[in-house]
Parts: sequence; structure tokens; C-alpha cells
Amino acid sequence: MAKDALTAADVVRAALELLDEVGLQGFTMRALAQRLDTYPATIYWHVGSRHAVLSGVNDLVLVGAFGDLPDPEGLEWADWLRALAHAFRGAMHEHPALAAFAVGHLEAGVAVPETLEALTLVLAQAGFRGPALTGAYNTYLGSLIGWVALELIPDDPEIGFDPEAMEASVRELPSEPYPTLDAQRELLADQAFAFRWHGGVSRPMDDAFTFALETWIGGLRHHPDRQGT
Amino acid sequence: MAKDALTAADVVRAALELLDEVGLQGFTMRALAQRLDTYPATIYWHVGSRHAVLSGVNDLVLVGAFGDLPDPEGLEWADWLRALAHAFRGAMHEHPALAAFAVGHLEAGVAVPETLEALTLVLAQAGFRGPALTGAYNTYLGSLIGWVALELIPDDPEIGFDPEAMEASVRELPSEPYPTLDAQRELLADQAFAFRWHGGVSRPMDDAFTFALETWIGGLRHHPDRQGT
DNA sequence: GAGTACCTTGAACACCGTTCAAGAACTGGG
DNA sequence: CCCAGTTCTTGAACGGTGTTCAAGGTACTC
Repeated sequence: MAKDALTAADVVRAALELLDEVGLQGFTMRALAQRLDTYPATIYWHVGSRHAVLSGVNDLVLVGAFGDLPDPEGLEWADWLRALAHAFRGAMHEHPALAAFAVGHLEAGVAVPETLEALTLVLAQAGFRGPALTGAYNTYLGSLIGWVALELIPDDPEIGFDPEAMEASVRELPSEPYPTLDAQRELLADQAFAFRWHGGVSRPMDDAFTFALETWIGGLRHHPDRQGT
Repeated sequence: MAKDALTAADVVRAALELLDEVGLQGFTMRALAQRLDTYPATIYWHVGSRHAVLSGVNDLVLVGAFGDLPDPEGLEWADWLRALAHAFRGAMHEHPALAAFAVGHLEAGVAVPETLEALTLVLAQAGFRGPALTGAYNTYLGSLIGWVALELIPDDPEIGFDPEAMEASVRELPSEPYPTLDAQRELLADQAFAFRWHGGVSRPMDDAFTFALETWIGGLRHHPDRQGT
């Protein structure tokens, strides 16, 4: 073995750095190889396809983010759901380019079964049994991951998103066919989905996320299929 | 002008058909040109980049889907939110390859302002004023679009998603560190995010979506910042 | 009929993910 | 110590992508 032989972990670590610097768009096998002072084929030999590299990065980030979640025991279920939500969103904000990948590849493997075990346990303790448990699980996880992806994906430097044009179209939306939008314009402009021209990195939607999270939890709390307290 | 001159609308229509047939992965400017019996450059001349074509397709589908939404007047706010949610999800299920694009490009322009006007009006009538209106708007729209994207994106034939391996890993998840997952295995297997090996097209998550939708609406109904009935 | 606007042709550019055979570097066994 | 054998790297190549560009053709206007 060479003195400084490359390992799969090295590749994944470098990939995370590259991803943070250049976004998913610019994340190229050649660029990754160059950063490691090797050739693309070396990466293929160590970890495999581009998808495999990104999958490894995804796992690395999520394991780190969920590593210090509180113990579900002795915590109100809603508080644990809040902790998980903020841990996930925090990790995605640290590595926004991952959001677009994560939303599409949740299924590529049970990345962090410990966390999903805890989530299922917490929801069961909250009073969801049988099919209602599946429902609550999918509601919470789908809303959380989907919402955060929507918040962050526009930040990836893709072609076709023109902030200035977006701002102009929002500012110039006429009041006539759209009286309500006109009345709420200042509350929506650059703060609401489909009306913002900054992405979630430069303009985090903190208040909106808190509102959404409390809505999900409140909806679960009052759900008719929930048993118990 | 040539007898049968191509128009931008022709291109977008053909693009929708192609997208339905081959998915986002296989949606290629060359393939689209071939289907129209022309050359890629012709498409660029008529509508522009690949992004512009997909954006046109997105608009076409959403305008069609939202065309026959009920009038918000004289309808309970929750019922209108249900109608909008099912219209959106129905359209995405008809054209699942669009889901991955739509989630990333909500911001590329206010595609259907009439619908957003109606949504804002409905939420205002439901009792959300000022910042709470922004919160409710972002909660509803973000949860809806994000959830449906999560349901459908795995269907796009991307490299790296191996259904058989996924099924095996779910079936063989040991009961020891994961007692709750083990107990709920049959309820989660192929039905819950991160535990399914079919995508949302071949295995629609109808029940889960209804559960989620009612949770969102219930959460809004019981939200402390909501005024009125 | 000439000029001009519209639209199409066909090739090319720069890049991508991925593969492959050949070479180098290190390992353990005799 | 040398030599097989495994491990890892090199460098080039393949087939594909979005996009651009100059040249050509077509059709309408004056």
C-alpha cells in the first residue's frame, strides 16, 4: 500500500468540501479528482460512481447532524420532533447543495436507522398506533424534508433563475386581478415561496420554518386518529 | 414563413409528451428535436434553453391542473385547500417526471398567480392576518409541494436506486437495535419514506397523503396565531 | 425582382460520467 | 533478496450532453 494511499473516507470528505464550494452543479468527478491530486478513475476505484460519492456525503452529513439528538425518553414527544427538525434543517443549511440530492435519494438506503427508530418510537409514544403511525411518520418526514428542500434548492446555481427578473415581476404584479396579493405584497415579497428572489441560504426562512413546524406538530396533536393524552 | 412553421407551443407540447415517456433523465434536446423532426438549434431558436422548455412544460401542466379549481367564495377554507392539494398532486402524478423539476424551480417565475391569489385570499378568510398569513402560506405550499416531490422523485430512473437491495435491507433490518421498527415493519415496508422500494407512481401513497393533508389543515385550524372561527 | 425578416441546417465546441488497459508501487513468501 | 501477486494510479478514450454559430434556405414586402 502506498504511503499515503487514498481511502474512500478521504474521497467523501473532499467531496463534501467541494460540494460546499461549488454546488451540486459544479460538483464534477474531474474537479473532485483534481482537488485530490489524482485522476477520476482513482475515485471510481475507491468509491464508485458520482451517485455513490454523493450518497456517502449525504450519510456523512446526516450521521453528524443526528449524532447528538436528545434521548427520546424523558422528553415530550413534541420537543423531540422539534429537535430532530432543527437538526435536519441545520445540517442542510450548512451544506445547502446537498438538499437537492437528499430529497431525491432518501430511498437509496436507510441512511440513519437509529434516528428513524427513535422517530417511530416517539410517534408511538405520542399515541399513534397501526396505520396512524405510518401516517404520522410520513406526514412528519415528508413535510420536513420536502419543506427544507424547497427552501434551499433555488440556491444551487442553476441556469435560468434570474433574481432581478423575479423581483421585478413581484413588484410589478398588478393590483387588479390580484387584490389580495397586492394587499399582502410587503409580507410576501422575498419571504414567501414563489415570491422570493433570494434563496434560503442568503435569506433563511427561519420564522416560516418555525410556523410550519408548529403547524405540523399541532396538526399531529389534534389528529383524530391519535390516542392518549 | 414556412407552411408548417414550428411554434414555441408545439415545442412545449412535444416536450411534455417526451418527458412523460422517457423521464427527466432521458429528456434530451436531441431527442426532443428528433421527435419534432428538426435539429436542436431550432428548439433553441424557438424557445431557448432546456430549462426554458421545462419551465414551459411546468406552466402548461399547472395551468391545466388549476384551471377548474372551485371558486373560493362559498366554500369552507379547508375544502378549498383540499381541492388545491388534490389538483396539484393529481397533476404531478400524471406527469411524475415534472416533480423533480417543479420542486427546484418554483421560483423561476410566478407560474399561476391566479391560484396564489386565491390561496392567499382563502388563508386570509381562514383568519390568518399579517405575518401569520405569510406563515400559513409558506407552511401549506412548502409542505404540499415538498411532500409530493418526495413521493414521486424516486420514480425518475436515476442511477443508483436498487429496489431489490432496498427491499432486502428493510426486510433484514435486525430487531435488536431497532425494536420499534421491527414491531412496525409490516406497516412501514414499502409504504413509508426511507422504507419503500417502489416509487410513488407504481405505489401511490394515497392514504399517507390524505393523512398529511388533514394534519396540515388541522394544524392550521388550531394554530394560535389564527383569528376567528 | 430585390431586399429583408424569419426559420432551418449541419457542424462544431467544451464539457460531462464512465470505462479500460497498461503501468507503478507496495506486499508477503521462498 | 528476488519475485509473484495484489493494490492502486495513470492516461487516454468512448459516447453522450447542452449550447453556439455561421451558412443556407424560404417566404413575405416593397
